Order: sequence, then C-alpha cells, then structure tokens
Amino acid sequence: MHPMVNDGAAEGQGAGAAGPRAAGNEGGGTVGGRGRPRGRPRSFDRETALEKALLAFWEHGYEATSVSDLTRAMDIGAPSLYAAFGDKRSLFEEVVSVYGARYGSFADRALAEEPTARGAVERTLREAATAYTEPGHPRGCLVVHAAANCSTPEVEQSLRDRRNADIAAFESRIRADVAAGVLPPGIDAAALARHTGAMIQGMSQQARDGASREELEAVAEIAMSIWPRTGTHTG
Amino acid sequence: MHPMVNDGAAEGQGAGAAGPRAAGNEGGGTVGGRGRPRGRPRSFDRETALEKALLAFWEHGYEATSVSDLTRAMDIGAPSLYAAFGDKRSLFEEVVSVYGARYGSFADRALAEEPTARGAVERTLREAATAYTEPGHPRGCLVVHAAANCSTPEVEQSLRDRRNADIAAFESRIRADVAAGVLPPGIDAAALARHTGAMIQGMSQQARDGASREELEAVAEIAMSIWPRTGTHTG
DNA sequence: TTATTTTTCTAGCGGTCGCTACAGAAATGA
DNA sequence: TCATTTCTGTAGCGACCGCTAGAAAAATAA
Repeated sequence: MHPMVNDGAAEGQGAGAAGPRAAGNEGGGTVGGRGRPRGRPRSFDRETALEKALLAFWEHGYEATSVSDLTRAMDIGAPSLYAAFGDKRSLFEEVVSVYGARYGSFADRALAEEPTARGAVERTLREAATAYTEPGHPRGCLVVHAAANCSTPEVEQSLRDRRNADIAAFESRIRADVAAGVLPPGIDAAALARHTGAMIQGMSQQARDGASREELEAVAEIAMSIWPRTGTHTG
Repeated sequence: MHPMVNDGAAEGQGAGAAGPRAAGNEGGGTVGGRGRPRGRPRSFDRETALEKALLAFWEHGYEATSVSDLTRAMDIGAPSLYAAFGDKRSLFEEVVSVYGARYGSFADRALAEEPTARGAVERTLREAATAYTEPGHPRGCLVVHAAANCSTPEVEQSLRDRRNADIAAFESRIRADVAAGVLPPGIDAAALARHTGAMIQGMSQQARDGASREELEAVAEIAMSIWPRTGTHTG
C-alpha cells in the first residue's frame, strides 16, 4: 500500500506529543551516534503525515475527524499513527502547534513588526482576508472552528485559551500605544481589542460561509474606520 | 418514570417534522371531532420536550448531541422521540425553526421596526449583546454554532443559508436607505451588510468564549462608529 | 547467522452511534 | 366485554468510535 518512503536519516521531532513512547525517537542507542535508530524504520514521513492530519482537522474539526479519516488521509495504519503521535488528542495538539507556526502566525508577526497598534490590526485583518480564503487548504481559521461543539472539554478550552490570548495580545499592544501617546488616553483598550477579535472570528466564519477574499477585504476596510483619525476617539 | 402529564386535549402541532407518521396528529377519526385522537395518549408535553431538545442542541451542537442525550434531556424514551419528531435531523430542523421564532428573531424585528438601516443594525447589535449572554440558556447563537464541523452536509448548509439570508436582509435594508437618500450613494451596501454579519457572528463567538454583556455592548458601540455621521462615507 | 529492536499489518476489543422490532399498556369505539 | 388504535419500555440491530494485542516484517548489533 505505501512501501518505503524514508530514504535518509532525516527525521523531524514532534513538538507536542507527550504520551508513553509517543513521538518519533531520534538517536537510538549510542550516545552521539548519527546511525539509524535501531529497529525497523518508519515507512512514512512524519511531517508529511502530520500536514495531512492538519488539513483533515482544519476542514472537519477535532471531533468530526475520526481516526479512520486520519489514517486514510495520512495513508498509514492505525498502529503507526498511535506509535508516532500518541493518541488522537496528542496528534491534534501537535497539529494545532504546527498550524500556529505555519498558518496562524500573521497576527503575531503584525504585532511584532508594525510600528503602531492600528497598523498591526489593519495588517492582521488584511492578511486574514487573504489567509482565510487561500486556495490549497480549508477556509477560515482552525483555532476558531476546529473545537466548536467539542465533547472533550480540554480540547475546547485549549483553543478558547488561544483565542482569548490573541485578544489579550492586541489589548496590551493598544495599551502600549496609549501609554506612548500614539492613541488618545480615553480609549477603551479592552473593548477595542475584543472588537478586533470579533472581527477576525467573524471574518473566519464568513470565509467558511463562502465570502471571497475581496469581500473580506472590504469588510476589513470598513472595520478599520473605527480607529480615531485625529486622536479624538474616546471609546 | 414520567407518568401522565397530558391532562387536556391541548396538543401543539409541530412545524417542521415531515417523516412517515411523524409529528403529533390532531383530530383522530371523526371529521370535526374534538374528542381525543383514539389510542393511548402521549405521556409528555410535546412543546416542553421540544424546548429541552432545543437547549441541548443549542449548547452542544447538532452532532455532539446524541439521541441518548436528547432522550435524557427530554425525559422520554427513544421510540417516543422518533414517533413524535421523526428522526434526529427532523427534530433538529424543528428546533431551529422554534429557535428562530423564540430566540433569533430580534434582527428581523429590528429590521422591520427601526426607521433606518443604521438604527436596525445598532439595535440588533445591542440586543445581540444581551441575548447572547442571557442567563437561563446557552450562550451565543444556535444558528451560528450548532452545525459547525457537522458531518451531515445538509444540516451545515441549512444553517449557512440562514446566516447568509440574514446578511442579505441587512443588505437590502441598507440599499433601501441609499435609494431613499438616508445613506450616501457611494456606500458599499454588500460590504456593510457583511460587516454587520461578521460582527454578529464574532460577538456570538465572544459570548461563547466568556465575554460579558457589558463587554459585548462595548464592542457593539465601537462597531457602530463605522457608520457615516454626516453622509460623507464612501465605502 | 542469530538475537534484539522497532514498525508494520490484521484483526478485533468494549463502547457508543442512530434507529427500530416487539410486546405490553392505556386510551377509544362497538 | 372485546377489538382497535396509539404510545411506552425493553432490548438489541448493524455501523462506527478510539484504541490495542499479537504476529510478521525489516532494520541493526553481535
């Protein structure tokens, strides 16, 4: 079915797996040995399989994606999945981690790189319009949707924490601008940050509901008009 | 377990059920007879049971709410559920219909009663802040969340259609104001309507993530500042 | 080669899913 | 009383769920 893919010794190490004997081991018995691990080598590329799992979870969510769906998408057997990634939940956590680094980092980048809070929000909304409608992967944001209606409270809470952390990051960036005099002192930073979060989440839902990139960009542009133009906004 | 609740002949008629011998029948054999239907009477109140199902679906979504969860919440046996409501999907459709009439009608009411599009949107967002955080029922909007990550495409599409229809309703109301000269002619009605939809959906998500009514009202107030103050907004 | 280690495939575990056959219970009509 | 109609509880259907035991396969080490 899927014979031999591994040609070299390059083996990625998982980030989030924590179960017993989970995740790919690297460097078998010898101390600093670069030799192969020891037993039968894996027949699939761990990172490739992880990416396939990511796309499946992104499209259908945590609960609606069965282990059977996953093994089909990753083209491996169930025991291989459990040996390499722990269990379904560990795999999902690792997927979320990879998603955050590969697809969901544009807000962090904007916050770090743009000189003002307003600039960071504007760039974030604009890039969200692009990212959420990009061809080649599911629409919208995995963090917003993948744990909706989830029967496992820890999974639901995990993504909720990420969403609220993003809003908190916007809030502290806005506070910094207020402290620096870039934004007027009367501004409600928490509400402004929450408004930004609501826009992002709403745009993600709109993307899932069929909105085009251009339509989302128009929404983003409208949303940006809430920002004070001459420093007289008082929340 | 649940002996005899029906004391009279008052029996509500379902709206959406369509399966074979589904939904409560009314008026048994005789033409205009007001007598009881004929066989053994139902031991539960259909509307009460439907309301319990509504709350269960609202909280956990279509797929994560099992028939077992439903029969427990409604305090009836599975055969009674199937006899009275058809199947799980028919029950859900009826729940959505009742939800729309009882909890989700504030936008329609605002659109019908407020003299301007802006007034309708403002009232809708304000009432959403209240409705989405009201004690006594789950948070957020059933139409927004209950079919997320749903494996039954028809169910997912059904709620998606409702969401997009709401946006279309806002759009036509905005167009009407543009035509009447209440809003400036350069406005992008579609984008403005989509922005409103994104705000509603984002606020619903925020409510699910723990935002208070006051926090959502602050978000709504900020969102309203996009509207032209003196008729010079050009989209 | 032989022993050891690790991954692979096959098969299937106990549990839940949506749903229903069946028999008994509770009403009406004769 | 007895037949008819409808609902209710029990019990269980086939399918799928997440997950794993066990043996064979494929590598290294001796």
